[in-house]
Amino acid sequence: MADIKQRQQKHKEDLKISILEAAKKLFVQEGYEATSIRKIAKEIGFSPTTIYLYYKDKNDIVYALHREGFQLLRQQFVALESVDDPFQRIKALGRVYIDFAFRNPDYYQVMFMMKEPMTFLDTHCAQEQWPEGERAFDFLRGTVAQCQEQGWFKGLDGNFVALQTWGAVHGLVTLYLSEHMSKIAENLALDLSVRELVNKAFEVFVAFIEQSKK
Amino acid sequence: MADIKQRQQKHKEDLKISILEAAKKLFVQEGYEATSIRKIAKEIGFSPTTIYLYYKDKNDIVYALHREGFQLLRQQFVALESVDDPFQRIKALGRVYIDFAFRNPDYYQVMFMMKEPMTFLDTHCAQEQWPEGERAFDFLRGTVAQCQEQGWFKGLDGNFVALQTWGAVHGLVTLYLSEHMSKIAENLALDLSVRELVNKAFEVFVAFIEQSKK
DNA sequence: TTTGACTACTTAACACTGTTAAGTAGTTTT
DNA sequence: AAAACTACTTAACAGTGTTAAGTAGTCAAA
Repeated sequence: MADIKQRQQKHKEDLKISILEAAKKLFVQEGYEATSIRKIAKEIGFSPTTIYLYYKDKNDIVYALHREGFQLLRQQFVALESVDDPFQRIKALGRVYIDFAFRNPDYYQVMFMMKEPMTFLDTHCAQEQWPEGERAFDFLRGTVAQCQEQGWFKGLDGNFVALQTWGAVHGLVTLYLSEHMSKIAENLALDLSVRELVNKAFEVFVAFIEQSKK
Repeated sequence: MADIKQRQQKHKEDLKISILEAAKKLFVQEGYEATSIRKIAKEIGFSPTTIYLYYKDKNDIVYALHREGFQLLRQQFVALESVDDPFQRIKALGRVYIDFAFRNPDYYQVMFMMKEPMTFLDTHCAQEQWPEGERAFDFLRGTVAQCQEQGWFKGLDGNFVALQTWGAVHGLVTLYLSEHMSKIAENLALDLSVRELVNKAFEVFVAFIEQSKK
């Protein structure tokens, strides 16, 4: 009796997951704009309205993908925990972050470029939190703090160093994702790919922070 | 004869302008997502299809607003030409840029966060150019070059310094506009407004570049 | 065993969206 | 007067997110 109910519960969970997987597939294949509730429904062989039995609305699905993206990003970050030198780690963190954005542009869009998942958080989740983002940002903040213990970022507030660091890589990445970087690439006429352009700009940032010890 | 034709031409131009003004109004009042062709048409008292006699499609209108935004930004920039010291100018440039984004979030979105006007440029304009953006970027590049003549940014490629500088402010601004900054503000619990947060982070960037002379 | 409730899902519809094809007055040219 | 052109409209297509109402099938109590 309880078994059957549990199995049903499991089936229900299964469908919730397969909705998300269909959404993810369409999302990565055809981008966010082209992914509609009706297409997701067709993908899993159910009617569009069934989606609403498992997710409150489209933003709910987007937020679920947002969380999945952060799980993926965190997987990239764990490898960095083995980097002992915090200054090496902060540089690697930037490289990994940029790499993540280039490899997963769709996830990046949902995670860092869309308002919707953030406002969904505001209206439907308790006490106005953003656990995924805070965790990632705390990792950056912690690394900055460790750098400061070793004499880097002298005379600067670690919180704002972290914020500026995030902003620096985020800025480069979003300029690329919004197609602005390619136009600048043409203008510069340096015969470099956009990826190389981002790398070079990031190297400038690294050069900046490397001077913060002396 | 030619007069009448000219007047008609003028009326036609007038309507094209008033379409854009209606679009701008709705856009600033209710945001990009909420601005539809039908609403623009209602605003000017014409049928929706009339819009298509003056603009190719919605992206055409968005690109027109994109250009208007750059005109507005350039107006902010001209005041900076009186700043003689290039290093003071580059710092002021950052402040003005951030200020522009906070005062005109909707224009900023069209100018720097949307793919559509860029791809419109690609498909409908000749020789893949982006005159507005290039002009603004060249102003930044020129200022960086002048800084280098005075010994700043030693050992760095001016093109990538400019790109990194742009990325740094753009990153902070977009984190704010996508509602991510406010979540971080809560996390930091510093009792600062998002605007102050962005300023503090920008000050860190300024501190970084100030060390590039020695 | 039959009734009633509950579950999981669907159909139909609402109010939108961008966009196009076809049609219609009114003016101008031939 | 007839043909052509201009400026605009109506109607429609194909799509969007979302909701209200309805329908089979399963289960529990009468």
